Amino acid sequence: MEQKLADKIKKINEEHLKMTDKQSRIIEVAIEEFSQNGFASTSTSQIAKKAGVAEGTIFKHYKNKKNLLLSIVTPTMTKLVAPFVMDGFDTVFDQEYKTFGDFLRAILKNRFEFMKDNLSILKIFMQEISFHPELQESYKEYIAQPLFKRLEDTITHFQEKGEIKELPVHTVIRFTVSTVMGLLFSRHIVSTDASWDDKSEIEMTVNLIVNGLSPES
Amino acid sequence: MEQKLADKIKKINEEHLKMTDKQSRIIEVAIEEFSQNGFASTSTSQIAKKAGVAEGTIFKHYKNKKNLLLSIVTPTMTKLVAPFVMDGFDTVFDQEYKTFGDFLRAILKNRFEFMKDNLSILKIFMQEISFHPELQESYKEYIAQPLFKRLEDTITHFQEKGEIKELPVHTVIRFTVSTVMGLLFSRHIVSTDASWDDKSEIEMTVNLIVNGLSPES
Amino acid sequence: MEQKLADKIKKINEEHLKMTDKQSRIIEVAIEEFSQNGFASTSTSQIAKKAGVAEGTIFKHYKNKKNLLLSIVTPTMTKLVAPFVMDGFDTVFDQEYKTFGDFLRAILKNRFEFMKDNLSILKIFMQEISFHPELQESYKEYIAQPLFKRLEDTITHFQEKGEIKELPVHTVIRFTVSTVMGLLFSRHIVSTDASWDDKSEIEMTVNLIVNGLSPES
Amino acid sequence: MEQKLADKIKKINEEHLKMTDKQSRIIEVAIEEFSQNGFASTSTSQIAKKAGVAEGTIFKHYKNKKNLLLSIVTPTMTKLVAPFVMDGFDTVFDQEYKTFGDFLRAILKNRFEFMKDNLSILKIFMQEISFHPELQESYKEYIAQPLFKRLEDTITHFQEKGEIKELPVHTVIRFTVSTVMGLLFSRHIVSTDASWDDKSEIEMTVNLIVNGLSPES
DNA sequence: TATGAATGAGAATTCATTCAT
DNA sequence: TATGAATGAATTCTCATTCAT
Repeated sequence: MEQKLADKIKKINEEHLKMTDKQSRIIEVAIEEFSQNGFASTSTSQIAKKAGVAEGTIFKHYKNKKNLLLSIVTPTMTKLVAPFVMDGFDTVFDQEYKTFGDFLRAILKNRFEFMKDNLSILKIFMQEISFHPELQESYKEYIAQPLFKRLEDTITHFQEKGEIKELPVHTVIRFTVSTVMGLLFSRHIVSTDASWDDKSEIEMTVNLIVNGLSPES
Repeated sequence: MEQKLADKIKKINEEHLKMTDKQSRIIEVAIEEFSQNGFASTSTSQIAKKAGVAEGTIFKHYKNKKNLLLSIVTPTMTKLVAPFVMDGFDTVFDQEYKTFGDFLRAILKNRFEFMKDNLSILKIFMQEISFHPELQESYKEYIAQPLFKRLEDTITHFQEKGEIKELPVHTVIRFTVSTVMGLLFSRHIVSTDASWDDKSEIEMTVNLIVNGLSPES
Repeated sequence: MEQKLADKIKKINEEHLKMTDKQSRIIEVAIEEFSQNGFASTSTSQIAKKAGVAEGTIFKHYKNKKNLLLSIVTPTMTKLVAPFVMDGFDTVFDQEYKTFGDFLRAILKNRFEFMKDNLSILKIFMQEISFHPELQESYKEYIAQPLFKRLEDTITHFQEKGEIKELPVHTVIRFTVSTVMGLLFSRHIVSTDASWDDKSEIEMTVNLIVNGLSPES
Repeated sequence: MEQKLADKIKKINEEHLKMTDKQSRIIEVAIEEFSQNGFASTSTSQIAKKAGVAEGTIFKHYKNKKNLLLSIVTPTMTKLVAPFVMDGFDTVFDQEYKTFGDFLRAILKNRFEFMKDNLSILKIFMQEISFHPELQESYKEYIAQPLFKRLEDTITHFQEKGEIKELPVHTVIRFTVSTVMGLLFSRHIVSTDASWDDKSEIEMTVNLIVNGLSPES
């Protein structure tokens, strides 16, 4: 698994380098339009016009409209979960953490920036996943399963250490993930608000999760 | 506000009664298709065919495709938050609750069924809200604001009683709402799974929230 | 001919009396809309809505949309030329006139008001005549031919008296009719202008025609 | 003004040269159909079929049906009045004329052919002008105003020379224009008639106008 | 690699007309 | 006499995609 993913990411980066000017403008515009109007409501001609290329050019690079969508979404989603899954590539999550809170803090510190930088793509992904079996497939294989596996291991580990209540693992995961997603979501909505402070919001969120899961209650 | 909402709901019900046979078939099919394929990817001819009516009939009743969408989504969303906002109409949330947990339990008992019954419409709403300013407007006015107000009051109340940690109210709300939404969302995905038990999942979720928010930590 | 026309007009008036309230509202609105947007661009539902009747009602009274058009246009056009054609009904143009100028003045005095009162219908007629064979038929039979005949007689008469130049009759008619139509047309366009004076404009126009046709030049 | 118009006409000609084969077929057929059935009663599918192109092709070149109409009508109307307005482009009307009759004769000689060649477009223009504000605008700016200005100057000139009666200028213009339009209109209707003789009809018409306007009466 | 003319299927919407009440 | 729900054909227009240059 890890090797496969490493190859995938290598390929992604290589393809990104090969991109012509026009190609990257297409991608850039497509991200903007898809996230703003939705995939189905964005026309290829709209993209072509805004990107300053001919209609045909899009189809020279991406044989389909759907193919364009996948070319935008899958690389980013793959990169998003890479650190969770890959040994040796990024060692952040490889080490043992003393507490579950430390683990969460490490994840958030590492992935929060990435998610913020790719919010448009994340939005497209969440909007479209339920309509495209191809997305669902790669979601399951490359994101849900590895992530679930990693979290399951960690949670069980801390349950054995007595730091986390003895609830069904999926309940713990659900609680953790939805709280984190809630944080990201809020952050996205109020992003212009100057009063928002990433660090303290992350800290509070981690505490809420850890408290919620702590056995003594 | 309460009177306005009461009128709104009365009108919704009246209009529902006036519906022709064909009209309700249109609505029924539209809900199914919109939630399955998305609004933009569902054609009116598709709806007409499945509902067994002429395409023109749809437009006799709903002057737009968008109008059809709104006619589906807004009434249900209005009904969803009605108990939070209306005094005297439904007294469930009027009374004082001893603990924040009791309050959450009351809400979930009362609204969880409703949400389960209207999951398709809820899905349509969440998919489409970011693309339709009209939806955003009525969401803000009829859902977000009243709900926020109600939660804010309750949370401040329990913070004063020392039952909830002294965090910013919006952080508490975000944590609570996203945890509850996570519950609903999971429930939706694994709905076919026989092992799922609403009652105990609700109970666990309430405990996670209450623990997370409890001051002693 | 005269008897047929008299019967026609009698019938028109009778039918007008039999009209229900709704029916006359339909006619009224149809005239307004047809002249404003054109026949083809006016929908029956538009008329129904503006007239405050059900869509079906229009078709109870006029089996077709085209039938509605004809019901509006033909009676008025028939009435317009009636005085030219009918002996004994309206004697205005029966008498001998001393000069061609007197003849024109008599016509204009008599018919100018009528045309002003029915400008909308006149406009509809002129817009639609080239697209509807039925209109062309009745135009030829009831308007063009009798009018041409009457003018031909009169012009020949005054040519024999030496008052009108010896030009081809159709040239004289064309010149006369187009000048008169030009007057009506201008009057229609500047109708709001306070400076317009029907009497003097008519007088000037008659003089221009008479001068133009006078032999000494 | 003159420069602006010169640019306009240059642009018109350039755009005409750039036209695809299919594009000119579309225009050709559209002219025919619009003038025959009216703009509103001509469907784009009808045009497409007759022109042997796909319906979409029409909309690639003219984004609207109305845009197609304007693309047909405005260039021709602009060309029609060009000689009146442009100094140095066509000097026909630049010189001083000895008599008003000479002036009219020059105009008719020069423009009658053009009008005959573009009768269909002229008809479309006259049919549609009252329904399309865009047409009215460009009519006022590019046709009515310049033409009126030119005629006003000329007429005042000949009034000062004592050749034209002292009537209000607009009355003189109206009389002149409607008589000329009457000529064109008749010519259009009886165009198949072998007995029609352009030269002599024009001569008679000029005389009628000059006589009508001559002061001695 | 890039263009843009051309396509034809299909989208939303309109329309005149019918018919049961 | 009047209604208005219902129709289905037609209308304008859009779209993803192809292909010759």
